[in-house]
Amino acid sequence: MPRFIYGGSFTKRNGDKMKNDYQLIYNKLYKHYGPQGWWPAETPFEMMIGSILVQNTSWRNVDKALDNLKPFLKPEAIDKLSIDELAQLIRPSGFFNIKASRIKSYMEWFKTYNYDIPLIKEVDRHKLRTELLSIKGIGPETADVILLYAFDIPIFVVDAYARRIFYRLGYDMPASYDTFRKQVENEIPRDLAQYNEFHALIVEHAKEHCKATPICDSCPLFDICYRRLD
DNA sequence: ATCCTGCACA
DNA sequence: TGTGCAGGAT
Repeated sequence: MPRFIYGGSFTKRNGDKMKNDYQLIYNKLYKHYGPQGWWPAETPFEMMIGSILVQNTSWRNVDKALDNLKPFLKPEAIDKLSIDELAQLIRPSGFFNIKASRIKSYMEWFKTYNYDIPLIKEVDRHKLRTELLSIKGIGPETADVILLYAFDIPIFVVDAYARRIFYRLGYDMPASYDTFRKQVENEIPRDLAQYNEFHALIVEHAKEHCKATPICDSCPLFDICYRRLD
């Protein structure tokens, strides 16, 4: 009988209690999809703006918004825009009024560091996360994605895809965002490159195979998946 | 409960 | 041309 050690676990069909194995999933995804080299943005600044635009939105729509924003993709230019002007530019991303003000509140915070990313990287990561979360419009997922892809902090991003994939694999999904995040971080060594890849691989896998209606044919995780129904 | 677009599919 | 779906934060 396998031993249940700590952190997340799940029960197999035969009743055996198994420990979650996030490292195993990572290895399999990496082997199948290869290195992803995220985040898909030209600059860290574009990445930060993109992380707000992509809230509740598919990348398709975000790309159009980002195209419109191209001439304004530096802090000073964004600051000069009124909320309404900004809203019109990012219209294709949806929720444009809300997102325009979210970008503005983010810029206010960013300005307290003089838009200086290396300076921000000096800040203790817990303090930094708390600061990001205190910005109106920045929730846990957006905060973590910024920490990871703009500030190089190894952190696990909990998104709808991660929940869906691990749920289907058969894992017990913690209700809270942070519990899930810490569970993964307890098991995967704090290596920036790996966390960077892990999130990207999860997104890729969710788009290629583990979609809303899954395509289990040739899925790289097929042999270890419960294919638990929603 | 609310905020909103673009695309897939019929 | 329409319906329906995907997608976080407050």
